[in-house]
Amino acid sequence: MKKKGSLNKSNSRSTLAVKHAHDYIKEKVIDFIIPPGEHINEVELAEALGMSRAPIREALNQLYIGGFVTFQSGKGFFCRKFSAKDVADLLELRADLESAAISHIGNKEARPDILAIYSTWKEVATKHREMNMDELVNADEDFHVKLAALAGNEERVKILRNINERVRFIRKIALEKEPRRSNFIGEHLKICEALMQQDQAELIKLLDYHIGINSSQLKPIIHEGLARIYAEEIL
Amino acid sequence: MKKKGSLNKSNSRSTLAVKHAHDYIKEKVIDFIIPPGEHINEVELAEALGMSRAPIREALNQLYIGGFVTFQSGKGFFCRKFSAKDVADLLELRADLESAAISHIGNKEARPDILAIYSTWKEVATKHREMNMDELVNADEDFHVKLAALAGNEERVKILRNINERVRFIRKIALEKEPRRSNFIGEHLKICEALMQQDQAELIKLLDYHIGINSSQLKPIIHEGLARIYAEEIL
DNA sequence: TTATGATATTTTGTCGACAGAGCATTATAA
DNA sequence: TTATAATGCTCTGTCGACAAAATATCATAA
Repeated sequence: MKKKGSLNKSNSRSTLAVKHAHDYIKEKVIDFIIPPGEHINEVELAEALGMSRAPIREALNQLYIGGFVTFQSGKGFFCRKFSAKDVADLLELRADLESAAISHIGNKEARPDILAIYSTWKEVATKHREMNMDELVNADEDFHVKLAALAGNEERVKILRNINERVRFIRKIALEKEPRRSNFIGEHLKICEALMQQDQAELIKLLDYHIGINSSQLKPIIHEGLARIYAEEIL
Repeated sequence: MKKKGSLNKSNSRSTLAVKHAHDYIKEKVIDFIIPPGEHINEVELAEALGMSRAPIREALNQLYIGGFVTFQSGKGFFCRKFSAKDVADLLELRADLESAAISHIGNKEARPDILAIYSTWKEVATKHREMNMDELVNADEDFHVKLAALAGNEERVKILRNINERVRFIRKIALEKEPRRSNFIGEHLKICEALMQQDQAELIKLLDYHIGINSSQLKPIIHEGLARIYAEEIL
């Protein structure tokens, strides 16, 4: 079925076609609605979004640098795919950046932003039972990003956001498999408390454990994740 | 089987226009041949490179995500510009990532890659007097990237390469101002030695000092750099 | 059958064109 | 004079088109 682009009602010029394409494709890649390694057909996308190939290609070039798609000269763009090591590398990086961030938070006294994080998460703690997995992952990412943002390094936050998007599918699985959801909820609260009490040593300890740098259950989660993505393909 | 061996000059098409434009524009931005904040004229670039605007725009979209140019809807692309804090943030990030890298280098025994870095730098040490500033900065970046690469996390290396490119103009000034060039040359050698001797504590100490996280002379260098870039403009 | 070659189809990479937004300049009014 | 409106020019954002490369399809030979 083909649809004509003439049906664009209330065509909001405020949202550029490139941006729309970017967000649309990124979402498909993040959730692996486009399977890993699969070729991305520009014409197909252009028709689906009711635009020409030009903005599609511009968006794909953005996603290429962002690590969401790969590129082969003459063949075009493909959904990113990764090995267990690739995922582990991204998770390691994320842990390193967050660790660095908390070590760079300066004076922690009387900071409304810390309090805001705390109270937001306390709300999550009370109603996490009514939240679905997507909402939970979203809240979790938000917590960690805001934590890192306390250090005030916007560039680091940007990178962390990018990594979060790229490993989101793994984080979803990690949360699903979390035996007792209240564990990680409580850990976030403890992190906030250590922050407010300015207990740096405790803070580092808590975060290291929470992010699970040396967590032995990380490997099986990654493999579970890859198994799902790649279906019956052998890694 | 191979096809008939015809001298295919068409193979010189191997360098895509997009990639050419990307490298060309990036170079101008890195060296601030395009002044910070200046609007980038697509038609001008297209004519200068003998191509149409399409590949130019694709390249610009890549550079946008890479942090080399900014974008304003309806106005186009502009050379990146930054404040003293922006530079400091990038340098902080770079330091954090390198620190994290060396803490993740596993077994350091009998590693040819470590020896290779050492011997390469020893060569630099002997002939650094005949090297110009660009060569020196290049060698320095190379050293640090290879150091970080020892940890085996390709994604981190990618980010470090990106940051190096973005702060290169500052690093050039830092090197110019280095009172005794042999200082930093010697520090690299010491870092290698600490690596080979597996003296982790010493290694961290050396690197922290070398990268100058808390170096008080960092601030004046940044300001000197920005002053040059922005010429008489006030920051 | 499998391999090879010719042919048809798809898809990329790039081009030139154009409407409209943005910007500069001139003309007009206060 | 200064401020505002009109005018024309520049440049962006997107489109449709096309050649060449890549891929799929089919035919033929071993």
